[in-house]
Amino acid sequence: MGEQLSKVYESKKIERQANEIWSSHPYFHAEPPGDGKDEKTYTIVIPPPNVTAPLHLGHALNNTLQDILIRFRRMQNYATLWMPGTDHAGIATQTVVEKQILSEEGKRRTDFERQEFVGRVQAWKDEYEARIISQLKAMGCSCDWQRTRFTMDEVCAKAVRAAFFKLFKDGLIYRGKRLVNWDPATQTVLADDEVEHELVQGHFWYLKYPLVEPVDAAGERIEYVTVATTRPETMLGDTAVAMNPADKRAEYLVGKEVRLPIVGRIIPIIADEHVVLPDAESDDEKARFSTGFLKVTPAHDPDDWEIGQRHELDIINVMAPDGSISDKFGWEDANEPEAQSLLGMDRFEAREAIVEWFRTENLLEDVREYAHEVGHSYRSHVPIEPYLSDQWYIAVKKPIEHLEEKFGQGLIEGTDVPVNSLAGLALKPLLDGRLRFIPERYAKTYQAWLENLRDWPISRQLWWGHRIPIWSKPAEEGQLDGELSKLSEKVHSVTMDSEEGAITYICVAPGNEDIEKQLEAIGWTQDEDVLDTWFSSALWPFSTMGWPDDTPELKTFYPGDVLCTAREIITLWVSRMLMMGQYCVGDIPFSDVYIHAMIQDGQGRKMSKSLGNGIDPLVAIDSHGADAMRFTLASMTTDTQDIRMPVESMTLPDGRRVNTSPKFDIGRNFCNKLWNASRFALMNLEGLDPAKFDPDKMDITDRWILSRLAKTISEVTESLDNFKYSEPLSSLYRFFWNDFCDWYLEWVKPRMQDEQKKPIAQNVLAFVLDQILRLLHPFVPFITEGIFQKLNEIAPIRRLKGIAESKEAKALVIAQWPEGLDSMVDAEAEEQIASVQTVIRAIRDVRSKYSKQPSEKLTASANSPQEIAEVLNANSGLVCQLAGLKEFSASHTSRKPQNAAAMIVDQMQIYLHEAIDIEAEKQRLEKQKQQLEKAKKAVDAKLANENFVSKAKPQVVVQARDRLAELSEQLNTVEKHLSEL
RNA sequence: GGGCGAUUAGCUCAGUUGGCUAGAGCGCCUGCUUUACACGCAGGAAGUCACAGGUUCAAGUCCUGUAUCGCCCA
Repeated sequence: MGEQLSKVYESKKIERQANEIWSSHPYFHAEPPGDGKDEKTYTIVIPPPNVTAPLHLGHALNNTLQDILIRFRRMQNYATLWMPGTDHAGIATQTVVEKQILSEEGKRRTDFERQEFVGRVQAWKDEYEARIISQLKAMGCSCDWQRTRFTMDEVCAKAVRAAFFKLFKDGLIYRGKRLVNWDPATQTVLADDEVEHELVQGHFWYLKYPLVEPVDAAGERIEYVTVATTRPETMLGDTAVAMNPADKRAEYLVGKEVRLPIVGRIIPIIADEHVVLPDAESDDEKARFSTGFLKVTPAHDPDDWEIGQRHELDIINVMAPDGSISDKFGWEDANEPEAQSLLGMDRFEAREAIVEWFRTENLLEDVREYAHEVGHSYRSHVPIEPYLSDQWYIAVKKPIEHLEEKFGQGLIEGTDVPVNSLAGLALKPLLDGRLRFIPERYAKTYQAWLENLRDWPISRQLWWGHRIPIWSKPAEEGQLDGELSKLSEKVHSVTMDSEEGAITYICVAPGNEDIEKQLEAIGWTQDEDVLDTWFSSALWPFSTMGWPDDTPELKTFYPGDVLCTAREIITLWVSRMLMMGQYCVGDIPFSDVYIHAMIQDGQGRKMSKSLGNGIDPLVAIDSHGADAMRFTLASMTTDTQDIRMPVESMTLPDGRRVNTSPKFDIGRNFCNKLWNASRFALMNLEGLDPAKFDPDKMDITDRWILSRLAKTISEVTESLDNFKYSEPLSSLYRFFWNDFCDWYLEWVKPRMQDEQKKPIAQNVLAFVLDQILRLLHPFVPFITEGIFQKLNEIAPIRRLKGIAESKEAKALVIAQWPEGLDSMVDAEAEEQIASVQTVIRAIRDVRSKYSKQPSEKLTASANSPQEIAEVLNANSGLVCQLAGLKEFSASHTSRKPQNAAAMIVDQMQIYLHEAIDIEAEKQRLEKQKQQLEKAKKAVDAKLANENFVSKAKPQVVVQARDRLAELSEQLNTVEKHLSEL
C-alpha cells in the first residue's frame, strides 16, 4: 500500500518527479518500424526557435499547443514524432553578438578574422541552444530529444548544400543586379518580408529644377519645374524628370531638359503614366501633394527603377553601402564643389545639407508635413535604403521542366504562376484542398503572397550562416579543365555577364571537399556571402530527417501532419517550406497549418524588451508552475488573433522582482483543486477490490457521473481533433469541477462509510479519476503524471467489470486515450439528477436568503408532477445530504404548510418548513412575479403574431406554447402564495 | 492604398447551421474553520451584445454602412 499524496500541492516537486520518469524511459522517442509494417504516424516539426535569445511567452504558447497535440496523439497510439531543434537566425544572432562584443570589448566585427568571429557566435549559440532546450523541457515539451537538430549542424548543412546544388543545376538560382532592401546599419540585403513598415512624420520638400532653356507657353514663361520628394538626398542620382502624358503641360515640356541643381547634370523630361497628376481636392493623398513632376532616381527607388527600365535611363548610385554619399559606387560626375562637399556625409546629414542648399539658392519652393510609411530593418530598425546591388536570387515563377510530369504545366488559373514553378508548387496544394489553414482565414494571406511573389533574394552579407557554395572566376580564365568538367554529378557551372565582364560560377555538390580544395588551389574563390536563414528553415521538415539520403525516418515520418506557428511566419517560412518540400522531396511537408494568436499585454501592446512588459516562461513556472502556465495559455487559445495577458510585477520567494500574470492563477487554482480532489479520492481508495464491483449495484450518482464522463470524453476528443484548445478545457473544467467535485465527491462521502456501498463507489471513483487524469494529461502533464503514479500504487486496477476497463500503463504519458464509453451515456440518470440538483439549489438559495445556519437541519417538501415526485422521493437522501435537511418528501398533492417558504422552479413548488419571514417572502415572491409577468408578456406577444405561428418551425412554436403554459402556471402559483401571506 | 480581424458583465473571454430566458473565469456583495481543497464551499448582484440602417415570424448570430482599436501586405 503506497503513501498518500502530500497535503500540499508543490508544482516544483511534481515537475521534477515527472521529468525523472519521462527522461529515464524512451517515451518521447519515435523509432521507424524496422520491419516495414505500416504504423499510423503523427509528426510535428518544431518551429525552431532562434538561438538569439531565450524563449518568451509566445514560444511557451506555441510549444504548449504542439505538446498538447503530440501527447494526445501519442496516447491514441500513433507513432508520434515531435522533432525539436533551433535555428541559427543569421542576421539576428550576428547582430546581438556584434552588439555584445561592442559594448563589452569595444570591438567591431571587422576587428576579427571571419573564423574567429564565427567562433564567438558559435559560443553564443551553444549557450542559448542549451537554455532553450532546458526551457522547453521545463514546460513539459515531449520532444524526441535525441533527434535534436540545429539548422547549421552537419545533417542540416548537407541538406542545404544538396538543395542549393539541385536548384542551381535546374537554373533556378541566378545572380542579378537589382534594387534591394538594403540595411545600411548591418550592411546586408533584406527580403521584402524582413522589412517592417512604420508610420513616420516626415516632409515633402518641393525642389525647383531649372530648365536648360526656358519655355514660353500659354503666354507664360516657364523657367523651372518643381518636383516633390520625401528623400531630397537622392536627387544627386536623378537621371530624369517624369510627367504624366495626360498632363496639359506635357505637350510643351516633354523632351525638354533640366539642369540638375548641385550636380549640374543635364537630364531629360520624359512622359510616364506612373506619374500622379496633381489634384488639390483629391481623396488620394499622393495627388494632393503632387506637382505633376516626378524626379526619377533609378538607383534609389523601386518605382523609379521601373521607369528607368522603361525609358532606358542612366542608373547612378550615389551612396556607399553604409548609406553615406559617395562617388565611389557608380557616381562619376560629382565634379561641382557643391557636390564634392556632400561626399562622405551620412544620408540624413546630406538630406539637411541639400535642403539647406536649395533654401539658400531660392530653389526650395515649399515644405509640407507628410506622414508616410517607411520601411525599416526588422533587425537594426534603421530606415531601409533601396540599393543597387548584386545578389543571388531564386526564380520562384520559372517553370521547372522536369517537374511537368509530376505536377503538370501551364499557369494556375487566374494567376501568372506556373503550376510547376516553386510558387506554383506551394500554391496548388492549397487550391486543391490538400493544404489547410486553421483558422481558415489565413489561407488568404498565403494565397495572396504566393500569387504576387517576386524572386527571392537569398544571399546575405553576413558571416554567420551557410556560406554560399559557389566558386567563381572571370570567364576567360575560368574554363574548367578536362578532369573537372567530367564531374557533372558533383559540379555544375554557369557563365554570366556582369559589368566586370563574363564570370563563370561553379556550384559544388555536398561532400566534395576535395574538389573545393582543388578549385581554390587553381584560383577559384568562394562567394563571401551566406544564405538567407529562411533557406535552411525551408528545408527543416526533411533536412532534420536526413534528406537528401533516403532514410527510414524520411520514409516513415514525412510528410508530417501539422505545423503550428504564428501568423507573421506564414509568408516568411510556411510558403517556403511548401516550395522546398514539394521541390526536394516531392510532397507537401504537412497538411494542416495551425496559426495561433499573438500574446499581448493587458493594454493590447506587443510584449517587448523595450517596453519591459514581457513575461519569461521560466518565471511563470516559478510563480505558478508549468502546468498552471500551460493550462492558462491553452484555455485562452480560441480562434482570435490576439491574446491579452495582463502583466503584473511580483516578488518571488527568492526575492526576485519579476513580471508574471494574474491570469496564471486560473491554471494554478485548477491544479490545486485537481490535487486535492485526487488526494481525497486516493484516501478513499485504500483496499479497492475490482472483483467486488457489480454494475447492477451502482447507484444513480454512479450512472450519472459515468454518463457525464462519456460525454466529456467525446467532446474533448472531437475538440482536439479540430485544433480547439479552450473548448476541451472548458468541457473538462465543467466536468471535473462542477460535476465531479461539487456533486459526485460530496455524494460519495457517506457511501464510503457504508461497507455495503463502499466497494461499488470505490471502483467507480477510481475509474473516473483515472479517466480524468488521462483526459487532462495533454494540457497539464506534470501533475496528472504525478497523481497517476500514486493511483497506480494505491489502486492498480481500474475496471468496471462488464462495463469498462481502463488499460493499465506504467506511465500516464503512454497510457491509452479514453474512448468507447458511449454506452455509458444515460439520459435518464442525467435528467433525474438535474431535478435533484434543482431542488437542492432552490433550498440552498432560500436558506441563504433567510440566513439559516448551515448546521440547522430543516424539513422540506415539494409539489410536482407525480413522475418527478417519484424521482425526488427515490433520491431524498441525496437531497437531504446537500440541502441540509432532516426530512424531505414530494408528491403531486402536497400543499404548502403554514409558515413555510415557497419556491417555484420549473414544474416544482418547493416548501421549506418553518422558515417563513413574511416580509422577505413577500419581497421575493413579488420580484419573481414581476419577472414572470415580463417573460410571459414576451411569449404572449410572440404567439399573438400570426406570422410567427405560421412561419416558424413547428417545434419552435410548440416550445413557445409549452413555455407560455409553464409561465402561466408559475404565475398563478406565485400569486396564490402571495395572497395567502 | 489593399486585405484580415476585434468591439458581448468592472476585467479577460465563450457563444457552432439565426430560435437566447445571452454564459464562464476573475473581480464585487452575503454567509461559511461543512476533517480533499480559503489557490476553498454555498448563495447573490451585474449586460441597450460598439453605433446606424436592412433582411427575417425571429438577429449577439446574416447583409450594408459608420466609428474606434489591432495586425498583415504594398
